[in-house]
Amino acid sequence: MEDEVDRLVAAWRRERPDLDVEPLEVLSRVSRLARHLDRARRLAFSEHGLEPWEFDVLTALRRAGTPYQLSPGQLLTQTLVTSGTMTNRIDRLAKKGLVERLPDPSDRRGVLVRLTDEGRDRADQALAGLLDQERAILAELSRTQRGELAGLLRQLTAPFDNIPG
Amino acid sequence: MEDEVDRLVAAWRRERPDLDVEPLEVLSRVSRLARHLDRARRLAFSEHGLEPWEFDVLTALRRAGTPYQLSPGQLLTQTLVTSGTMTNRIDRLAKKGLVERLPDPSDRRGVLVRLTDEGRDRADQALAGLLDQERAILAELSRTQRGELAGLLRQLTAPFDNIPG
DNA sequence: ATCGGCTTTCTTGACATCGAGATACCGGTC
DNA sequence: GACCGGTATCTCGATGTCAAGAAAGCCGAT
Repeated sequence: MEDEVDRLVAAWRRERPDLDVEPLEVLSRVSRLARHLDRARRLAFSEHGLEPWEFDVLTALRRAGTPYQLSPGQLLTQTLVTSGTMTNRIDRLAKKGLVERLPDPSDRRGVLVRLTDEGRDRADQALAGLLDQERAILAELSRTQRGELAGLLRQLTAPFDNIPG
Repeated sequence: MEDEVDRLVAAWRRERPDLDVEPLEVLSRVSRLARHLDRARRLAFSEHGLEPWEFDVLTALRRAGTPYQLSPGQLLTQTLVTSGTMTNRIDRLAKKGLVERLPDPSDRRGVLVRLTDEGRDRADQALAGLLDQERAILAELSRTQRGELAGLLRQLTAPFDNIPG
């Protein structure tokens, strides 16, 4: 089955036969797939009354385990947004009662963001919904193929995640 | 080498051992890698005085071949943005003199967006720079692995690209 | 001919993001 | 015990995106 990137690559080979556009076969697919996933997620979450960005923050806290709290800085590295954005997100989530801000007892510059009970429930519900949707998307591949794909992607993401990026 | 998604999945298995979080091994990596790529591209393009969104539109027109023109609707399907966004992008590119708007001779509702000579040059320069950067990122993988990865990703993107999404 | 449904593009208002700078605080050094 | 580079968070203005709907024109069926 052909996809939009096949057409894109064919077009470049026709227009710029002097260039090696092989990298696009991988990385353009990554970008486009991510964009499709964003849209699909937005739909899935709207059934639970959450925006994708809300999900990202709430689940980061949920994963941290009891007492479900992290510093804004830790949330930054997990969600790949800037500090200004995170401040704004925490404000809005706090206003909705899904998280609360606490002073960090060991560092007076610092803040801890804690999930409320309602925030935790919402995160759990939305996660279950998301996993169902993602399983459906991945049904295109066999279990073995999914493992291979995960491994190959890990090789590309690891440098970004481990070197200060 | 471990990446952030390995840590994320391990955390979920600890916090929610009742859930099957295997889908995240693939799709969270896709989303996170796309985010890293966005940042890297922004840097690469800034050397050519272009924003990523400008690159997306200009190269779509460049790929179309002489006379380098497409309708806004065709640009939508290639760039995965909404129509309001595309109108805005065309406005700004036209103001910078990189594209121009022409009436579609065969459909009076329609418009054709055409690349100017300067727009074409800028697109060509930025593309070369992008490919260099992407080649460096993909050096983590062998030629064979890149082919496998492209093939697996195609299986996931094809349904989105071919069914009305 | 004309009606109604469908496309295509643009308009509008709300909103989330970024980047740079400001502020407060930490920890080690002299 | 005062300094100083580094760190953590927040503030602010500019900007890009989205969703929904408006306006204009196309086309097939009656």
